[in-house]
Amino acid sequence: MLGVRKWQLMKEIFTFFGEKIEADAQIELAKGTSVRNLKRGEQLYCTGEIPTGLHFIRKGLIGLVVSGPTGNEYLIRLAKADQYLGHRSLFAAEEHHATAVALEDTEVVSVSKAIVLRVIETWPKISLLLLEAVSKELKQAELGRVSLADKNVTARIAESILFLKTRYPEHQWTRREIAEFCGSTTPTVIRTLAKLEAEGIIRQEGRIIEILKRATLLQLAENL
Amino acid sequence: MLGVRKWQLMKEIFTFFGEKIEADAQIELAKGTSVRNLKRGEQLYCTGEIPTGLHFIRKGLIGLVVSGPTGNEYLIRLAKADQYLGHRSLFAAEEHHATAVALEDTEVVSVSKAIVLRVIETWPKISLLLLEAVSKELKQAELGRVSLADKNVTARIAESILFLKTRYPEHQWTRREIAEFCGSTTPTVIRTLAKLEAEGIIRQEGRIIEILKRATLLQLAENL
DNA sequence: CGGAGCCTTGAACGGTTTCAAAAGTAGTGG
DNA sequence: CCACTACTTTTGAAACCGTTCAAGGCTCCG
Repeated sequence: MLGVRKWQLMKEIFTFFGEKIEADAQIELAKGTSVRNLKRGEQLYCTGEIPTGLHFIRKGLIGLVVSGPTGNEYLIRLAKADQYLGHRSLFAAEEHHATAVALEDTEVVSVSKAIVLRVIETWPKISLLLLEAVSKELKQAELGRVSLADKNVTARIAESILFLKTRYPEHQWTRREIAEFCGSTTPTVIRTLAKLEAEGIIRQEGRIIEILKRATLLQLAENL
Repeated sequence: MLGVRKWQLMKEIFTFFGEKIEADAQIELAKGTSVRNLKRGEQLYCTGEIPTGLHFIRKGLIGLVVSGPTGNEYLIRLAKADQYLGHRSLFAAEEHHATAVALEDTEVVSVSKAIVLRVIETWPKISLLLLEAVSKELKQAELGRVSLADKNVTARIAESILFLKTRYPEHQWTRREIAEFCGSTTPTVIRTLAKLEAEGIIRQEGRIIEILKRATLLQLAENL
């Protein structure tokens, strides 16, 4: 349902841009918008930078990465095609608290802050949709914290592969990415996946992970 | 700075209510608002309930509690006087994902959803302030997750008592509350506090905790 | 074909939790 | 005002889960 609303938001904003672009006649893109192509590993923005606007993902997948004091890195949020990024820092009027890295080759449309604000002024209802989106992200983050504190690694990894493969099925999730997503380490993820495979819950074919018993995995994820 | 903005928001909303109440003449409170007094331990709302509106804290302290699958409880967010609660679920149009418990005797003004929406309609700018507030809460939750994953207990406890005693200095924080806030256990918090006291960084007088070397504590919190 | 990045495995270590039991503290009602 | 009850604090010892470090093999891509 979040997806539907976001789609509406996207549509409205891009309708607006469509009008703007037509008015500007020959200009390829409206002033204040730009398109970037990122290869896997390239970053869209960096921790500490001041947000310049909003970023819409057209194609691909971007992860928000934070590196903790010990140097370990953590995937705290994801954005795929038709989702946006950079809104938190923009609306909080703060520096970016994470680095946005492309997990696949990705195409991004960036919209300047000025235009975003103008769009919101034109359709005030949009801010309620944004509020809804951020509120849902807040829930996910807060419950994620509880998972991290209360569940053992197996449960967290089960939870993670269910979430990641359901919500971002096209992406080839690496063990490292799974580890960074669930707050663990690569060796532990590998061992756990091996255990799950031995129990017939998943199947591994090289880097590919296939879920065989979704229900059992879900139970593992919810329980201890 | 969040505080200032929130204050503005509160002021605007209550100004609105003030007008409303006067118009209603003899009615003690406008339709759709109510006042409740909660004793320590009483709950304002419960996980799974459908949000009825927004709650403003007039006096006291409320904690959002989630209990994980193992039965342990976690303090995921706090709201003191002049702050509000219930906004996340309200704007996400979801059930409450946590239970709101009074940590002290607390006085709460609750405003119905209908009135909140009318207020926002009247002053669309308010939704930008709300967006800012939720965005900052999102940052806190996401970075909190990284802390939990990357820092050892000592660092997290140092971080917690700095945060809690700075932001909510009037409250008598129990070891249990500190444990639930930083994702640890009561015995561990006690041992860690004892260690910090032995190192002369804090002083304990019964249940009272006094920070002696703020800088050292900060260093402990930031480092490993 | 070469190199970077990812996967895999082993063994050892260490930090936290867990459980339990006792002492302290606060708040309640007779 | 005291006694009772419930909650919080405190401490010990044992167990365990997951990390860490290191080294070798694999895979994909240029």
